[in-house]
Amino acid sequence: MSLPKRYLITSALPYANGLKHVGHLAGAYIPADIYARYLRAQKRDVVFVCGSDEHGTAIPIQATKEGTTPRAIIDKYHAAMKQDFEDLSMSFDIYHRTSEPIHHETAQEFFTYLNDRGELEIKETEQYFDEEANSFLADRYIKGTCPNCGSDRAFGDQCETCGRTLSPDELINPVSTLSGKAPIKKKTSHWYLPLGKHEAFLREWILEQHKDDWRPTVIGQCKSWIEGGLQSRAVTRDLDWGIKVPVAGADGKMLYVWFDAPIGYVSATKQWAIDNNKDWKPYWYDKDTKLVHFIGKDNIVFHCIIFPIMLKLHGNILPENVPANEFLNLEGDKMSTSRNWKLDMRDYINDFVKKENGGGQCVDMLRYYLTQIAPETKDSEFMWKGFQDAVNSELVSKFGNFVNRTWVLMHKLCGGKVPRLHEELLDENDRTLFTDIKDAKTKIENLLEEYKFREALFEVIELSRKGNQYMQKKEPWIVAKKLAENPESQKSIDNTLHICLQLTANLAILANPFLPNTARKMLHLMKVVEKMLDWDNAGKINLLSVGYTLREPQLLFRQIDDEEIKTQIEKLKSGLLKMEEPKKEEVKPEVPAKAVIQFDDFAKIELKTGTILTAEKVEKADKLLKLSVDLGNEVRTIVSGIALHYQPEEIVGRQVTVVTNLAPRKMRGIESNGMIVMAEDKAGKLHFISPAQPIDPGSTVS
RNA sequence: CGCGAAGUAGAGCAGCGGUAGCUCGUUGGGCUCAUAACCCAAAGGUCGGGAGUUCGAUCCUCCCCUUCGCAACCA
Repeated sequence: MSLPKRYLITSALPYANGLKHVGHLAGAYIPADIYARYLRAQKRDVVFVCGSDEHGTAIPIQATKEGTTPRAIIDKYHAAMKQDFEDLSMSFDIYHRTSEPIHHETAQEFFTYLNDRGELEIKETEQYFDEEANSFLADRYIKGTCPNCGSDRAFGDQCETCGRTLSPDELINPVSTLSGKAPIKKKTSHWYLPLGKHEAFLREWILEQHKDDWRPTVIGQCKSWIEGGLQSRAVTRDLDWGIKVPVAGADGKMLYVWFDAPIGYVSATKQWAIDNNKDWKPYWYDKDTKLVHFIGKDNIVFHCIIFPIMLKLHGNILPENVPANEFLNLEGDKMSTSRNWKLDMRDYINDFVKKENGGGQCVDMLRYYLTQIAPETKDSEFMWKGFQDAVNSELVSKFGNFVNRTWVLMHKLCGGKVPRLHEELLDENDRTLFTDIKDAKTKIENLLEEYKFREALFEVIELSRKGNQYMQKKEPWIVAKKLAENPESQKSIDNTLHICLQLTANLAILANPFLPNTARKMLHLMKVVEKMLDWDNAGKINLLSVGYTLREPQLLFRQIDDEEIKTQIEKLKSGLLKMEEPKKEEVKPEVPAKAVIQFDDFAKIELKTGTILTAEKVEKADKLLKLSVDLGNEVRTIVSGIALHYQPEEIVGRQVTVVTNLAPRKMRGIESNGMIVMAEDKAGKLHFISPAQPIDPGSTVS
């Protein structure tokens, strides 16, 4: 197998609308960084690119939310993310951004190239348009009544109440959430990328050529996507934030963000080449380049299907592999920005990294744990206790402790210098360790080439464990006690420590891709230069010269104590609580109040008080409770969607307000005669509207 | 209900047709250079349940149960 001439590594472009959390870090950034560092240590030609993704509708939305401009948003988050990545030792060769002119030009050239060659098709469709806001409406911006269940809170893409997938056309009485007015239909035409034309290519390329070397989850997703039928995909949109469609008369049309974002890898490479006086073209055109995309599982379709089609049409090389990771959960629950259940990179940096002098060891602790639990084959779990255990018992007690005891003994028994190796005295244990070192190198190499970072890191720790075992067998501290009677045994001590020192040098090289700060700290201890970390040096047992004076012992890592873990867990939980409190900025309702009605309209509604007599869960429905309600002169059956908020037994006897003249409606096969009036708080919790004092059932409310 | 994912020792995970494994944790003993490690020993699993295919199933098939996710953001 001949090696590629050069490597191009990409990490998913983070979206510039907020801070990123450790899930992102574990999914797309740390693995890529390990891989890039490993290749660099091998002296391969490698470029590692990333950057902020700064287009798309979510940017203006975030700007509105923060009361500022899109430009301010992307500047703010681009700077923040760039800083966070730096603080966590990500070694991008360039961290670019898609708002740069060079990216706009690159993306437009891409579009023009495809369009000129007839690879895009134009379709005219009718879309909802908000005249007052003067803009076309994305599905999500349209609200209306669901044709399926009758809920008036359905969105243009899906109904929240019954879960059915909708298209905006199906909505009854659609309303724009921008202005609150009814939108009109307006014709618009857009460019589409016909994916279906490339089905044969995809089948051959993914399902045949890569069926064995891509991860099963990646292949699986591609397969279901291909077999589900490849639809044409709109390349452009009616928007005012993005990259202009480079066609005369296409005013107000922008490239769809999914189209321009991956091209960001190309423009980042171009910018890197300019900055470093290199030629970018071979990285994207030469077949001898190995392109690897590191992403999370939500991005598989773009990087395995859509972008490769674009690349192929544009004459570029295709990715060699797309080692997508699954998701990382946090303390038993899915990470979520909106629920504030997450650990932002920034929070870890502030709480751990910045508090330390230099902070390198805390960066490596996080890198260690995230690699050790990387969701390579399925979703995995970030537990603070797990973080503590991993750091304390593996990094500190195995790896750190081995280096430390080596250093302490070397100073005590060998005068702080690298002792001589007496080859004639080498025994079985020594030779086994030499083999172990060489084997570890090979194993780690192979695992890294297969993108199995978790296992590769395990092998590094495993080697330090072997070191501990070796030292235990040789017991130089015991030998030292008998030196007086047997001066010759200094040679045995020398051998042991010499080998332990060489092993430490090897550990530095092997750990370097994973724990770059630790590797450098070890260089400092050994008083050697960066060059020693060249991967070729791994497996060698003559890295440190005899007689060389080494530095005083210094701990590589500190332990994580229980208090820190407790603090973090409490912080996480209190963040969740804070979300449940009402927010000030939400005083202004997102959707304008309903239209003014006359008293007569109100009078049409009959409201009465009622008392809940019985309540039971409706079978096969998560949210529904079947209630019988005493309305004074009658008892009615009412089905109410409150099961997620109240247990049946706790509401029996409650006085509630009931709409009594609502048309009967069947829900899950049970006829509901009326509706319980509920108030919904900011957290989405429903509350009964009850009389302040107990009152006769059936009393009129007005 | 529907769609998707998952259920293997106390925890986190591998394995995936042929005597159940790793890391951490727990218990007892030994050792001491070290932020202690290492060694020895032990406890702990009817591999979610049931049926089927097979000479043989944790692994394949079917049924069931349970858990998680299924507005948006998002690796």
